[in-house]
Amino acid sequence: MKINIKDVARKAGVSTATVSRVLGDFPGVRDKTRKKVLQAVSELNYEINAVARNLRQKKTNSIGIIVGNVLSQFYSVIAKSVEDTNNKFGYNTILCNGDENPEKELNYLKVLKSNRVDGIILTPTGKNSEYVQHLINSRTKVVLLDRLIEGVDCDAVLVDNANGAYKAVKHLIDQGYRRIGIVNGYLDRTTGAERLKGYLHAIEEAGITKDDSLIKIGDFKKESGEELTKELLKQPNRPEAIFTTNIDMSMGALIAIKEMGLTIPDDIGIVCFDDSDWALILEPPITVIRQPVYQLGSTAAELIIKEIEDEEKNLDHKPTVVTLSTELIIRNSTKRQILVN
Amino acid sequence: MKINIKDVARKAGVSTATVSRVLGDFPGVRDKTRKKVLQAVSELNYEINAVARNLRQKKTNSIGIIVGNVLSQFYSVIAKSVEDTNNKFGYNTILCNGDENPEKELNYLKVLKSNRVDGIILTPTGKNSEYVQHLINSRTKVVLLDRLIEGVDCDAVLVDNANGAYKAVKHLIDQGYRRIGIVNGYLDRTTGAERLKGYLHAIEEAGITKDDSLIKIGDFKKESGEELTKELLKQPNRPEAIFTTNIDMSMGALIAIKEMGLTIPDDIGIVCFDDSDWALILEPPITVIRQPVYQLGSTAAELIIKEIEDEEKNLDHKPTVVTLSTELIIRNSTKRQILVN
DNA sequence: ATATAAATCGTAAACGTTTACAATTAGTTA
DNA sequence: TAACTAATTGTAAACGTTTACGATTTATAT
Repeated sequence: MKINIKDVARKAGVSTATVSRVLGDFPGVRDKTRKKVLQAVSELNYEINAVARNLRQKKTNSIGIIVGNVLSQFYSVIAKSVEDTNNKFGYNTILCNGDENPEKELNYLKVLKSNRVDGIILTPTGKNSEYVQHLINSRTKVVLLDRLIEGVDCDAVLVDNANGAYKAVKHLIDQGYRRIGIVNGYLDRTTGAERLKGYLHAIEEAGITKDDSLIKIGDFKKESGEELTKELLKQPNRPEAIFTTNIDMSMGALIAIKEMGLTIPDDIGIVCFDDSDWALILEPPITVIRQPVYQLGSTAAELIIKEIEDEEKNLDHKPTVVTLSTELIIRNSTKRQILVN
Repeated sequence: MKINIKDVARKAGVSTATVSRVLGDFPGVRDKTRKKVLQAVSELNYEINAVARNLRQKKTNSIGIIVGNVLSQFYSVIAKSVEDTNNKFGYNTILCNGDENPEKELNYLKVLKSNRVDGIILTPTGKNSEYVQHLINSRTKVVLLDRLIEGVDCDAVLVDNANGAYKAVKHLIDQGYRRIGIVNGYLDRTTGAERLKGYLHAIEEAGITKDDSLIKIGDFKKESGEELTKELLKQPNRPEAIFTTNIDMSMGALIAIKEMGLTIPDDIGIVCFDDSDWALILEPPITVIRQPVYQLGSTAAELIIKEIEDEEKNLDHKPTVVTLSTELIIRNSTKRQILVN
């Protein structure tokens, strides 16, 4: 029924080895025989079985990526850029949705390992450090994306989170806002921790005393952004401005502000981590810290492909950490009309 | 170096067949030996090689999905729901970004086939009907998502595009708008064609004469939405309202409207195909046709898994087409203040 | 034409599982 | 205990490639 390399070999009057050589573009086969083989391939409509090839070659030409939440715009850009880059270098992409859930993440790590992907790009929850270490020990290529894992030494692509957050909050302060709230995500992700650090740095530097009631910690998702913003804004001495630390929480915050009937930037100023199209068409447009999201993904992909190909060439590869910088984009959501002295 | 089933068998003092039986949860192995095997597995940190298993079993437990544009919110929800559903039934997901590009699509179809995925979910460009037919003939399971391919008879999950578009435009007419523009995507995708059909149906029914200068055709992407909307709104006798036919073009249109300094809904009414979070927080909020996007993906995944498992049970499967319905959600972007008589 | 080197090709083992079938062991009955 | 059945286990082939190695053919030099 299904035709394989033997059928092709028979039809072309050569051995399977020769067919394989033609298919794999190996040298050392005469032009005439190459033509015969290709002829047979096309006549039989032969399509190579990549599974068998993968088994024999101990290489799958595919790269797995586990993202935090595929619904988030941030991660869909990541997915796109990783996929673009992999594609460019001839690798397939297996996308997994870790859902910010350590168990799902662990499961996917095992599945990817079992499927012998050539490398794994991971935005870690941080809870599976043992297994990630095990992966690295067993020579699976790993690149961490967006976050680090404590105690695990491997390639990573990050963003200067602390500095980005600092710039955001500093900007608010420069605009005259004093009581500034933060709507943040998990502190056990380095992103959450670093962004909080940047926030604290900025307010301390300005001589503003830290107020714990202005610091809200959620899970980086929209619903939690909405809820925490409401908590923040319903308290008696509510903040004059807020800093939201990722795109999904930002959306939640904006929903909350709208529902409560507050106006930006006079009732409440806002600056968001992550830029987006809608930040631009809102009235007023939203001031943001823009991350180089696409570049984050493409760099991760390039890094892992480098790791893979270094290994093939028996070069040794020392873990490199790339940190990309962020950009403050000032729009009107932080442009207070009535300045406080 | 790398341990395999033989190592486990040796350690446990049984044959590889027995180990395989334990790993695959097959019946007919005594509890005592099962324990011995599991013990060896855990002591050796053995992880099965799925590639070898896939080769032998002629089954990969993975499903490929090729989407039109992974950057679009629409497709990222699709990706999420397909992945959720596959996961629930024990299948892996291989996500490919066809990019609305027939060549990339064809390439991915071949890669997926070569990798012997158990099934393929495809949002087709429509240009590769021959190869899709070839896939079906060679017993690859295929489910079309969002769009059909002419002349190809297979499972599909769709939305009532014509009716949705009709409802959108009818609503505009009911609100008193008469000159209504449409910013549409490819007409050779059934989505584009059907949405145009719904538009035409509504205006004809209302006795409005069709005006070709109000009908703009692009590529379903943001940039083209922006450009076409500008064309539409810059012409002398510009439309009073527009209907944009997918989420990305809608975003483009809103950018254009904002840039031109027009106000919604008085200068220009707008209704968009696809709902989103930002449609709700804009001022005014945007009237939309909501598609059951998550359900679209999950239904497709269920369908393909059914196909796969029907085949395993030697049941024969006749192609089914599921059509889901849309919902008109009225907000203020179509609420004209000054009614026309 | 012969000897030698280089290019091309074929044979068969290997990749790590699963599974048909045979062999063994355990359990049951007379 | 013997004979038979059922349950459990083992042996070896198979899945479809690639690749080390050896065999053959071709090209080159003498």
